Amino acid sequence: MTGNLTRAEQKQQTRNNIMAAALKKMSEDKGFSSLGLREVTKEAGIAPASFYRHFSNMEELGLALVSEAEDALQAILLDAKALEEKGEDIVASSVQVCMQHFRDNGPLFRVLAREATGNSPLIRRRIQRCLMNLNHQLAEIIELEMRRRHRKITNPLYIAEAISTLVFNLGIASADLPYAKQKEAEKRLAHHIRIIYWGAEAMANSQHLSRNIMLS
Amino acid sequence: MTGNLTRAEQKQQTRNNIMAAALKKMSEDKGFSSLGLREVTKEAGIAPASFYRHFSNMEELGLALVSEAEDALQAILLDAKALEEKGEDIVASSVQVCMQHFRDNGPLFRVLAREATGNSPLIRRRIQRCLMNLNHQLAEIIELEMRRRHRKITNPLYIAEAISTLVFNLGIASADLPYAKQKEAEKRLAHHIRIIYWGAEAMANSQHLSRNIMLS
DNA sequence: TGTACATCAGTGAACGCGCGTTCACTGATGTAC
DNA sequence: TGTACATCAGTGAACGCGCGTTCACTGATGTAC
Repeated sequence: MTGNLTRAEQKQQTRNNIMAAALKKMSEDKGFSSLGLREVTKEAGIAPASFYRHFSNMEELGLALVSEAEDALQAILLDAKALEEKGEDIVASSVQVCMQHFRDNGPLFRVLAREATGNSPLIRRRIQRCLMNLNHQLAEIIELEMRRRHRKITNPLYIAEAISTLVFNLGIASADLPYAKQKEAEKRLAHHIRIIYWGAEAMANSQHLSRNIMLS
Repeated sequence: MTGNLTRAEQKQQTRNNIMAAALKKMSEDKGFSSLGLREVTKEAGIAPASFYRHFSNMEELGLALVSEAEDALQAILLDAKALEEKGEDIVASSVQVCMQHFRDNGPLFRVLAREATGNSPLIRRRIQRCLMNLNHQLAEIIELEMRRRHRKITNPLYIAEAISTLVFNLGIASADLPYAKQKEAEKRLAHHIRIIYWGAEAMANSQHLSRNIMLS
């Protein structure tokens, strides 16, 4: 072994370099599908042929990037859950935390957003599954929160879908805008979410009401 | 001139063929950025060199496609406006009309959705501008509708943004799913929109209320 | 109407280029004894 | 610890291929008289 790293560790590092290089290139000239193998290996500082020691083709690299993005999404959800347990204006702080994650992992989330409608069916399906899974987790959090506050809302999964779609699309789109625009987008997002909560509650109450009328 | 067409008309037809070929290819293997000039001309049944009689490069073709998609979006808005004037469960029928348009022009709208986060900054900005413009128009429709029903809502532009983001992303994503899934997506979309309306109204009333309390 | 000329959409061959992939190799790292 | 051998991440040269673009051309369409 070397003074510092075992062979396995060195290999892992090169793999990380490749993924980082892909993300960097994508931040520059946008779009995984128009990213070349030679382009990535050049950025990573290795020979084109070396790529095959880590991935058998570009699509596999894409899947690895999506996988990393999934972990980052889970991290956001954990942060949001922690906030939920602490109480205290959950909407505004959740949006803030979320945008912070988008900023920190800008390139990664942009991959996710772009490839959700991208070239590879394999990658597309993987992302869709991941987002659906996220919706279910979010729905659970929302339901718990509502119970804690003794409030009723309609179908939490629908609410989760609406919220995550808005946060995901508007949030990521604004993640590379200047700071002032980002703050403005944060404000709009929080507003959207509040409206959805209000609406879900109002609708639940009205259903409750009309059911009572029908029963009486 | 020929028996049928003038030279200008023939040229226009070839141009249409090129655009149709690009759309067809994109429906097959997805993604404008990974679409080649030779691929398009082959599909259109012309020589590669002929492409340059119509567009100076692929990006210009992309802009032409976006332009066509913008017209299609305007057509949706006109239909929705007509519904608004007729009254009668506007949400469900608007969503239905919208999904019908998405289905009819599937490939076109997929270009719009994909290139909104795509490779060419020129195309991206063009789409963003178009969607923002659409939001303003939608906000105006919403405001008129609310006045007509003597209801108050908060910032109509925010409402429009939330609605159009949801319809655009969820709608287009489901446009190439099997029929049953599409109908299910329609139902969910209508639900989302109704919740947003309820929420916007509830919030407006609460603001009105708290303002009154403050004044008294 | 007929003739001579202009226009220009579409062509086919050729170009240089960078792509993804293969292969036999090198040499540091790791292992067995 | 030292020696002989195995592993395998990374290399550099070569390959065939399809790309975008250029160019001089063709011949039907359009125009002037």
